[in-house]
Amino acid sequence: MGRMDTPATTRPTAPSHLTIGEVARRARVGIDTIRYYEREGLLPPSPRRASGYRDFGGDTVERLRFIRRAKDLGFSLGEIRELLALSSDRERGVRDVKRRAQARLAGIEERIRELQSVRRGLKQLIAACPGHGPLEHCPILRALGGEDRA
Amino acid sequence: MGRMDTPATTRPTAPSHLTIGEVARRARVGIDTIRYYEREGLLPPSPRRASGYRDFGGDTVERLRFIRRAKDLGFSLGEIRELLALSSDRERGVRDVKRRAQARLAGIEERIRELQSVRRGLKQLIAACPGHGPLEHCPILRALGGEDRA
DNA sequence: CTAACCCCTGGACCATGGTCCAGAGTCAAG
DNA sequence: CTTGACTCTGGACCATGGTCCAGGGGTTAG
Repeated sequence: MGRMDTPATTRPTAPSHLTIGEVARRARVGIDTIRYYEREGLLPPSPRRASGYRDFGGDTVERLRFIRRAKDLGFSLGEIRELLALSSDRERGVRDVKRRAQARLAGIEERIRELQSVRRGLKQLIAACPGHGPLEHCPILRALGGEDRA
Repeated sequence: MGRMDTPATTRPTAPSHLTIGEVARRARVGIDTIRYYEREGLLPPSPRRASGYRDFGGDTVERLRFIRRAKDLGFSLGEIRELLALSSDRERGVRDVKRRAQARLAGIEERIRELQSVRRGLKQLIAACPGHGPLEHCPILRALGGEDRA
């Protein structure tokens, strides 16, 4: 049965009875990864068929895609779990969800600032490096090897 | 994050017989980390005293600082091992070091762009979220794929 | 009914980058 | 000489993010 590809043009229409393998193909992750995410609390424990097989709904595919995208962007699974937790926190409500999203935003902005600082430093070093000549004159090596000046 | 500037003027004289503990304190890394780096080939096997104690020269301290700073710039230990090899390669050293620094810079800039994209999306969601009312109307939750069926 | 799949669990294993520990030897001060 | 701080080794352990395997059972087409 060569259903390797989801049509992609048509609406996924979330069929509500998928096996773990079908979910894995649709979300483009490994089967073991799905079970791992379940263990780690990134996916809720799925309902089971009489056989013990996991019985997923199409929303799981969405959730896995979200996880994959977030992971590609450098979020840790812990961070992703937190992002996902925003969507199941009926107790504390929208207000808390918004507050936590803002906290996450602040974290992202902090990380951006750090990386920008690194980028500035690296850019300067590269600009100052002639790309040839004696090692002693390479500003990159000198910066890395220099004394601490805290 | 490490400083980028090079003093280059002072060479506060590396004492040439340091124990691993003295090196660790000077380089601000753990003793175990030094032994780990030696095992991993980031430090050459140190000479030993008659007792078996490692006997470091002050250059090791500089090398460790180099490693720490490169790590701060996002180089992996594997990449750092290569950088260290280049830094003692008179033929290709400077040119390759510059190239690798440029590659690292490109990686950092890529990550910055990704995070900025995330930030934009998250900002929009936060702006659109009223901060109260039913969860179903929260744009943040809707964007994340919403419901949890447990 | 029998293949050929699929799925289940628990646990081992991988890389990365360390950190810690036990048991034994070394070194310097008092 | 004793004490306490230091060092040695090999190996266990940690977190992260999976991946694979054995030994079972489920399911489906021919």
